Amino acid sequence: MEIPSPPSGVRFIDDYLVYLLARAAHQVSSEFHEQLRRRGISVAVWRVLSGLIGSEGETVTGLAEACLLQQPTMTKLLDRMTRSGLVSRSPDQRDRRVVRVCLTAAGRAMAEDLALAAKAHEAELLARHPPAEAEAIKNLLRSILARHDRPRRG
Amino acid sequence: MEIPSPPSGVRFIDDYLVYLLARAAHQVSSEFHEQLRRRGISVAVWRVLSGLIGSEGETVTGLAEACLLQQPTMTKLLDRMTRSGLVSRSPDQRDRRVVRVCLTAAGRAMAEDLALAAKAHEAELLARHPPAEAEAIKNLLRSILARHDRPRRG
DNA sequence: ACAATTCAAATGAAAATGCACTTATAGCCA
DNA sequence: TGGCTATAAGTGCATTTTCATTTGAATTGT
Repeated sequence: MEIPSPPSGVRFIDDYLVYLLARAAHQVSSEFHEQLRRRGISVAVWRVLSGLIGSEGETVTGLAEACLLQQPTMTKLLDRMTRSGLVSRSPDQRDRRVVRVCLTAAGRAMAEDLALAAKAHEAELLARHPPAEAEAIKNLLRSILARHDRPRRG
Repeated sequence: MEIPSPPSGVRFIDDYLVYLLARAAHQVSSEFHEQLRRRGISVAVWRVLSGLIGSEGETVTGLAEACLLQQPTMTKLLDRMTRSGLVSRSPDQRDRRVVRVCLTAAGRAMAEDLALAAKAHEAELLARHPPAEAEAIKNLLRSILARHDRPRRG
């Protein structure tokens, strides 16, 4: 049976910027996240892997920030990823409070493999837009990020 | 002590559309989510409340989709929100598989109160951009949403 | 009318997350 | 130097989410 939508015109959320952004992010990533799910890799693990590509060693807090997770969540995620051999932790030379997180060889292999798939997916996404718009999208997002980059730990 | 960033130029993630969108969504919503946290309201609860504004009754699956949650997550969230008196469930007249979810009076009061705060926050956000860009943002997001609206349950 | 299929919602056990707090180290400055 | 504050990471428990499955109802095809 057809389930009718409510009679009202526009829902609150359909004209609400924060929601439009969240929805766009969710929708745009859903196809790639589906690929991850098929491979048995969680979004959080993929974010850590991708955040470590090309890095000599990130801090736990820095990774948490980059991956949009809280620090204790990251600590526990890194515990699991260490157990499964994707990353390694080592003490920072200069500051003994700091832990440096790196990809292992296996982690790098997985990260680079997934990054290829991610870039291929991105190309597909952008191909669905007229070239001028595709160009504009990333620039606009970078503008948003720059303008709303709020002071650390508000 | 200053923690130096890695020597490399641009991180993979900083030129990856899906990440830019996720980060923008996260960053833009963080201030409002902070307001929610102060009031002891979770993001998920706010999403359900805002999704029900002006509605005669949404389905559980429809709400889950609108709130970017999975259906079992929504069922349990609605259990809690029902217990705390924010929403009510009632059987659909035409299709007995379907449950219609509505705001209670208390839920509507909270939803409308928060929606005011959300719109005020949105106005602040948009004020940080030049008017032409502010105008462009929502349109671009709607364009993205329209182009990547994928077939239900792929 | 009836089996087979599809669909909506709920359930249960396992895993992940959030929050407040602890521990250890570093920076500051009198 | 000694003590105060700030910062990085880890911990424990309660809460929430996920995944796979179940239940009940509607639709489809014969």
